Amino acid sequence: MQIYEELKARGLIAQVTDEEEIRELVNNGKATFYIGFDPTADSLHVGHFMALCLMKRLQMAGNRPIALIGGGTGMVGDPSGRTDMRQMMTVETIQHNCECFKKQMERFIEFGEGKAMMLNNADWLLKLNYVELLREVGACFSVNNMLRAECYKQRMEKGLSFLEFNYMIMQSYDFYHMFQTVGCNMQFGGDDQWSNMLGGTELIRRKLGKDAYAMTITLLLNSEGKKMGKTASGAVWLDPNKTSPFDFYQYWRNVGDADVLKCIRMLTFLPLEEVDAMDHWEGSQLNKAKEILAYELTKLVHGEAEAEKAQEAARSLFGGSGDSEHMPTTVLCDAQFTDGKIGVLSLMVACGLCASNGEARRLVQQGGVTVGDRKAQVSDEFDKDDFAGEGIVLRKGKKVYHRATLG
RNA sequence: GGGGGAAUUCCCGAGUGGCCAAAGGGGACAGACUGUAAAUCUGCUGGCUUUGCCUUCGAUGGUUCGAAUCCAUCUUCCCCCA
Repeated sequence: MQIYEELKARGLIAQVTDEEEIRELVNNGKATFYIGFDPTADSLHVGHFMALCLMKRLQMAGNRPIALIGGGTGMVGDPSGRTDMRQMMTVETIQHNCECFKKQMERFIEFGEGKAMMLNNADWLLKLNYVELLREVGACFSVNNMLRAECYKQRMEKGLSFLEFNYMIMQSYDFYHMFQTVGCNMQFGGDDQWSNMLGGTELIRRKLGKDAYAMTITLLLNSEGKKMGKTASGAVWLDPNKTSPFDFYQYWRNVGDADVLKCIRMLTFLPLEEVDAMDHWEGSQLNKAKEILAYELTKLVHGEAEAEKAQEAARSLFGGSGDSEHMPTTVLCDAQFTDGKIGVLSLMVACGLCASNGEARRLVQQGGVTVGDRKAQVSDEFDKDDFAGEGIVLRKGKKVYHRATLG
């Protein structure tokens, strides 16, 4: 099976400008393609991960990837699909985020001579002169068309600033620029980028009379139509300091039944035959599939050793044996004790399991806290001696385990 | 540039002088049921030393015994006209 067919079979392809041409280029390793990453945070997340995987797949098929870091576009902020304006980032933050992105990407993609390229659009966008730019490309954009673009729809109701409105032009300019300087003939991106990407191909056609292509990746949505890779507290990050390998593993271990196979197909590198074999699994058998998904992804992102550790920790925790080895741990200090004792409520707060005493109290009253192997009472107190050795194992709800020891 | 309107807790949104830590919904969290899933039902959702006290209704001042609510100024946003 050739690469284009594989991508299609995995459900990764959402929209393409010209299927025949793209298939031809990609299958024969003739594409030089780019994917842009705006430095909106100091770590990549799952959405970026999909893009990086796509890059890797295409690279393995002989194509040449360009990872474009949006040091310039990040100064503007993409309004696509957003209900309100992004907070403007300082130049320093952007710089810092770019550095972080760079480091993380290097773990997935091989850069260097004859391999993948990494560029930063700050290198050309920041130098642009306003009037010159307007005269160079401004005439090629129809405001009427831009306003009709799907990605601005929500903003037409709530307001769209001129700053953001220019984002499409910046992104189009990137493609136009790299088409000329490094022979980039194709752009990939999330499906929400479609209008921005078309802006680029259109610009190239108008200015240079040449064809360039664009293809979007299906957004990873769960069965409820929400973007995956998000939790209540934010995105699922690739940086182990922001989302621990264990939490990362758990996120995938807990996806809904309806979404497991789709995720395996789209996100892992498991051979399609193997995935197809799982297709008819149902009921609790899907638990096995979830474990595979979680393991494979953790391995890709954090390495095999971490994946093993996370899986082991999860199995022993949920298997009931209560192995405390891999649990997140808080080391308490003397100051946290009063007269050599500490109450459960304070303990919960000290471990970061609750934001306040009140929250802890509520949780305990509702029977949501287990200490060791018994339900906690509000009045429970612990002596320093209780923390000797392995420490005390706290459980919040069914899934959150934490160990407290003495420093 | 002119005119009109809006800002409430994590989000949406009620509240138009005291009965307001503030309805309702969503989300989150917890309990029951389960398969570490989904659905469902229940509880819960500012803080504290919890029959009480403190902080919060865009910001700062003011009126009042008392302000989310009235007044002034400011900030941000939306709509209409140009």
